[in-house]
Amino acid sequence: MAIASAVLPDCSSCPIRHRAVCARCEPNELDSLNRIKFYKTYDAGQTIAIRGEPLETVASIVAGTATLTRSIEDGRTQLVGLLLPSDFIGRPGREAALYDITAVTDLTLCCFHRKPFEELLVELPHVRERLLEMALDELDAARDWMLLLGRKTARERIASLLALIVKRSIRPDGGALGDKNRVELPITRETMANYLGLTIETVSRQLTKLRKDGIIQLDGKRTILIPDLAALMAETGDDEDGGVLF
Amino acid sequence: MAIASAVLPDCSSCPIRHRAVCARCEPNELDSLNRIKFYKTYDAGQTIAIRGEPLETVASIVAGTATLTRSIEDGRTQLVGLLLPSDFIGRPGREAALYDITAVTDLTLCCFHRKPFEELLVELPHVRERLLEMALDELDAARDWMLLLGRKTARERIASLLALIVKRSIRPDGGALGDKNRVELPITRETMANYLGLTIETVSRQLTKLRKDGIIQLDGKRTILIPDLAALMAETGDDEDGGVLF
DNA sequence: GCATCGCATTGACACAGATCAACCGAGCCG
DNA sequence: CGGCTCGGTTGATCTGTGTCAATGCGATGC
Repeated sequence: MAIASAVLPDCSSCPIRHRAVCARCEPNELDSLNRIKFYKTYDAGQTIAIRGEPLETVASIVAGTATLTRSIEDGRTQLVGLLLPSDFIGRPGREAALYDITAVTDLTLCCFHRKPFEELLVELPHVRERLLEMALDELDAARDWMLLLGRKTARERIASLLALIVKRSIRPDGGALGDKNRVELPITRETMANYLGLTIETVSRQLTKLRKDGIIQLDGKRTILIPDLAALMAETGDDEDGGVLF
Repeated sequence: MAIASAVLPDCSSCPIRHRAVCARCEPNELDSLNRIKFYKTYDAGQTIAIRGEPLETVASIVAGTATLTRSIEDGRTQLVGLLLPSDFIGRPGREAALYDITAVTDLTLCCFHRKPFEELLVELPHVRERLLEMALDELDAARDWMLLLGRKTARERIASLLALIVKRSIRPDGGALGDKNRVELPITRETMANYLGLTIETVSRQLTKLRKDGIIQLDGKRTILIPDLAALMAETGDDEDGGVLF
């Protein structure tokens, strides 16, 4: 989960070099960014931003996981984004955070002060291009999630989340991370519930039910074994093709 | 709902000139776009794109309303975006549509073939800039909607939708369109239900309940009067400040 | 060893919203 | 005019998920 050396002096050895906002940068563009960047780390559980308060930096996640949440006064909370390495935090042109941002694991960020970053953006077409691409990808993800929240049953939601986590842990360059059928949940039951628009009790019950139905096996509370990925996919409620991408 | 003359020869008199992708264009940039644009109209109910099928044009909505939907085979449908004048359809760099797009009223589009548009994009920084801005706005809207779908009650959902429509019909340059307290619903109960993640019966019942509680008045089936906007806002479940923007 | 704490599981029950079904009213057409 | 369709409303009933509460269980500290 955590990466060995937290502070990386040079972009060329950066683990997110090929996926973050700087993915398409030419060496000279990278230099410009390099000159104004700085690293920052957070402990698991720490708050990174609060809705409504000024956010003077933007950043890329280098290592760790963070969440974007929106909530109402009475305590109801909805997770609206899961931020993994290479994802971007903050929005050029916006002063205040619109969401609460929290580190769920120890976290390393590659930060820029917002103002200088915005000024630089004018000269760095590849950053803006990549930023657009990433925003559109997130928009697609958000819309898929809307289908889940608006129309799927509790069981389908759980299956969809597990399938998503499997997909994301396989992705980094085709090769699987460790055992393809073993999923380490990076989040607690409460975070899962807030992601899925359910309560922790329902999450727990549906996990047990999926276990009793033989779709998954639980090894401890945070590790899940998936004997038959196709069987899990069949429980998500999605059409199989899933639209080429991802 | 429909605009008098469908085909507008010149961008300078275009009703969405100051809000669409071309909002920030210099005259010369506008010329480039003007040279490759063409208009297209659809009747209410017509399909504009189908998920998975190639989409060879991108477009701005000039007049009318369209919806973006995602659905599962068994018929469950979720509306994931409501497209109003100035909103953009299609994604540079993506061949196939990811969502079903349908005209809900008569519709006029200002279209570009995707390939030439993408090529032009390189030379038109202001279009790309605006596109990013619009994508980020839509992302924020989608995330607000996730909170609604995941955590709000039926009554709060209805109130939120009405509030949203009021806000959007007031916005065009500060001045209200007609009576501030009169809302013409551009959509049927079924579309509302698909937007809100509810059934039409629940939508209908909650509207009646809001009427009986004096929050709204119904004038026919498609027109809603809001005697006290603050009272409606109080029913949305949102915190009052609502984050400056919009 | 035992107490404590945080997270997770399980059970009993309540309720919001879905489902199934009847009915209404406006527009349309033969 | 009568019959039909379509969108909407209303009622009766069912059910999936929330709520409230008790219990389990591993980790941590004394």
